[in-house]
Amino acid sequence: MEWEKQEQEQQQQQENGGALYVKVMTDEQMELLRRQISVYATICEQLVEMHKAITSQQDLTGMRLGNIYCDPLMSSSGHKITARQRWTPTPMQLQILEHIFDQGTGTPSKQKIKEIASELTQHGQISETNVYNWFQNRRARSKRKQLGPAANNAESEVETEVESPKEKKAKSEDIHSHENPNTRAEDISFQSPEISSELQAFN
Amino acid sequence: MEWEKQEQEQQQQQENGGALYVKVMTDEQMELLRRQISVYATICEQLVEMHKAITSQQDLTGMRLGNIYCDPLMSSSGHKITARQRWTPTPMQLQILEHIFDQGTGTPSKQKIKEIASELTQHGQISETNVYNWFQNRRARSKRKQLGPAANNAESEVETEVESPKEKKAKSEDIHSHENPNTRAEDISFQSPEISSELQAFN
DNA sequence: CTTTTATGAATGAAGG
DNA sequence: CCTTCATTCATAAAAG
Repeated sequence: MEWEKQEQEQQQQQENGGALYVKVMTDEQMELLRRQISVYATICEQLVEMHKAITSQQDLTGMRLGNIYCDPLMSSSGHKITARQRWTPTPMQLQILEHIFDQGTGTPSKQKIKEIASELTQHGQISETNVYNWFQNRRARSKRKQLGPAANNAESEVETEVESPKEKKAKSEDIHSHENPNTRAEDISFQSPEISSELQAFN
Repeated sequence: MEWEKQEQEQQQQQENGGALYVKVMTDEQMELLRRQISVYATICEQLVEMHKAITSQQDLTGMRLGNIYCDPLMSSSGHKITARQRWTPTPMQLQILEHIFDQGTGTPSKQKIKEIASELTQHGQISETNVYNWFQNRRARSKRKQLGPAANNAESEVETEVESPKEKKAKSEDIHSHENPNTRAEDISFQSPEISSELQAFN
């Protein structure tokens, strides 16, 4: 993750009564974000430690810790059992898929799919077809994205140029031109192999 | 965890008018960030669940671990840090689009789109994708509108989504779904005081 | 300001 | 593989 590699792609949007609709972060927001993530990281680490501590004191034989769906609340009214008819990858599955996709192995062979699918089952409901479709779509879309990056929106209404210091974002109209053709998003992954492996162990 | 340690030295020097010290992120980076956070949330969730599972089988000897629970609000993707941008057609554009749509030419072919887009550019910011999406949505919705009023009863449990927005549910053995209660908060913070307090105990 | 609605965009799945 | 459709998500705009 290198924020330093800025892309001046952002179009400057006007401020709307105080709400800024750009991907511009102030130091404060940045700090907040960093702290938030830091909190997550800390929690994860501590939970892992905790887990270690606990398991080292007892024997886990027989314990079955499968996928637990965390949806504590929100299930108040019983009715409306509208089951979803469409698969939605869990963040975990997404990450793994994304990772595999980035391996450049552009050929999701039949056999490979089977493997991937079975592995992902540990992180939630999934079928081979889902995996297959995912790769198909993923490729098709990443491809189209390259060809038709296009200048996206920014719509103006009757706006009274509210001057805000943040409003000055330079829209370098120069030669920076297009986006890096191959912005192969570096996959997101745990920076801590420890946690990563811990999680594996759980499942 | 390395990521969050990242120094924020990348102060963005803005050329226009004055130097602005903000962080600018591309959509790509933004999305990455969201996913990263989402992954953390998932990990926390699972770890917490694990902890529950473990402690429920043993008597909390020594370790005093209360019932930590993961706030569902944190468990989904799409954490909003900065609003996402969105194109909004100008009245003029809308009128033209609407007109074209009415021509009955329900086929907004690739080439056609290009033409339309370039023409509409004269009336405001717009991209081919915008045009494409507009037609897609327009058709889909005009279609749904017809079927909506007609089929009024029986088991078509579809469109009655007037229930509490947070109310969602999925059958246990069904497709795993990930709901996403909307968080209006601009800052992401741990919504569960329980976790933070628990963490205190560890330190 | 908060809630609701309308609609632009994202994406899983189906067809060719 | 590519295109198209259906459904869902998120947010700008509108309503309260």
